[in-house]
Amino acid sequence: MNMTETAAVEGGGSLHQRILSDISEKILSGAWAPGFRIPFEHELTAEYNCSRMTVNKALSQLAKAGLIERRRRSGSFVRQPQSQAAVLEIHDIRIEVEALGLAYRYERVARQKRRSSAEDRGLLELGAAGQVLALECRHFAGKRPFAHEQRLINLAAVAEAGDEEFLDIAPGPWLIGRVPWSEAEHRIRAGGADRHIAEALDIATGAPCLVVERRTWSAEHPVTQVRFTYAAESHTLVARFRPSQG
Amino acid sequence: MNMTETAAVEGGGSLHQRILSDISEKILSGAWAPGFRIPFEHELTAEYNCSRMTVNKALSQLAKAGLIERRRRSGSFVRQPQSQAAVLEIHDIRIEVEALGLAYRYERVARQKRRSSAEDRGLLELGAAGQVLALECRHFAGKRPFAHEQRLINLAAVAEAGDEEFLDIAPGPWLIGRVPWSEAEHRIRAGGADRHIAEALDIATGAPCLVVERRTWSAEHPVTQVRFTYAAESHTLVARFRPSQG
DNA sequence: CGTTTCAATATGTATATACATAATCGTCAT
DNA sequence: ATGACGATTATGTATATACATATTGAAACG
Repeated sequence: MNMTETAAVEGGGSLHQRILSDISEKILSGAWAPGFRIPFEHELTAEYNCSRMTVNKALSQLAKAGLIERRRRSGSFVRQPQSQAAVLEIHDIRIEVEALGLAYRYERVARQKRRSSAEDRGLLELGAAGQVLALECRHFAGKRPFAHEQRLINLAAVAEAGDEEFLDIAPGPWLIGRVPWSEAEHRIRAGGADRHIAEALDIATGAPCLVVERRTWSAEHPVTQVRFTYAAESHTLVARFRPSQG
Repeated sequence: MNMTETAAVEGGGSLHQRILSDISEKILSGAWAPGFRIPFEHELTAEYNCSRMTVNKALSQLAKAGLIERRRRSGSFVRQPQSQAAVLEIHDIRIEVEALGLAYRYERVARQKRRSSAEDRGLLELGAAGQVLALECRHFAGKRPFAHEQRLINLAAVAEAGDEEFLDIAPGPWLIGRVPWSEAEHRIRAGGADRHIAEALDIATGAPCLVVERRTWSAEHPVTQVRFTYAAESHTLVARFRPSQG
């Protein structure tokens, strides 16, 4: 029963969590290098003086988190440094603006219900033609334009959107809660503002802007495609990486 | 034993995985709306004709994935649409370039070992003064500059880096595998190329560029800070979101 | 010498059971 | 009414046990 020596940084109370953090600490500190075979379940069982189920729970979680790889009959091994993945939190623009301590205002610039053009279908990755709703909006921080929004909504997936004017509520918040999204894809790039955008955002033509495009699916069906163009050159997205735990 | 009716889309074989995907399907399809109380463990136990441990395993995973919230004595509830989070894969530049089908080349522009300036300490979030290594590099795709790299390495954390010239290997790949990173933070923004960058990337001054800044820690100690400036205006980062499973 | 077969082994999944813990509800006394 | 208190309940964690499955290594065989 040498389980008192390591004492674990912070396990969360339960034994399997302590085992989990003990091991991930060893891996993250480099003490157990990639490729190293970590002790067998029955060895950890002895070391922590607990049942195999408890050890198994910890190791299974480590495997799912990608820190180790488990091989039957061979044991569990520390994985190679995985492809660096980070979690990007994408907040509603209202939240972002209010986090800056500024007043938020929303404005709908244009709205058009139309039969999908070839370009629309390309943007939505839509197979067949059908009705879409095209929206153009502005989001303000204080008195200044903060972001420009161009959006397509697939009315075949969200029929009710066709009856909404979006004068008082932005399409983003409207869609959330109404449509359960099951998948989303974001593309992030830098772009120079074209004349139209520059005018809408009250910035110079060609000024560098962060552009975020998002496509959303619900149960395999395309729901909406949106392009946000942010006015402030200094606007930043933050993505964090922190392995396992959670 | 009414477990044959739903048949689950694709569970992965094991029972607890089937329960997990059955339930997440109900949530993602909207059949069980946010706030809905999903069946108690003992009810699912009866429905799937299995032990509580098996149900518990599925529900615990759903809770950790953030799809449901569990409350003692009250039951388990579908969570409100969570803060939209996406997984951003950040690849090594060599990989990115080669994925474009172009030849990759690396060049070290400058290297300076120095005592950390106040600015260095700010960038690295370093408390005390100490030696740092400042690097400037270029990454090429074919014949054209692809990205510009400005990097600081905290020599207190990675002493060996002080002896490395980084003429043939980029600091990114060098650091990976040598230093176990435990935490990273990325900041992504659009910026106009200043004269120095524009010259290095062979683009116009003021051209919009995607700028990615990364800070890395290992066991609470700052390791490195790096700023990548991408030449191609069309260069995009892709982030995907797909709830639970794994 | 090469191939097949078989036993050993570590993990994967599931069970029945037990007790701990937190939250809620009803009861009872103030 | 209001508050204290204990019973009830669902989840949280852990155990011992069992069998399935994939993989390895060695023995048996042609």
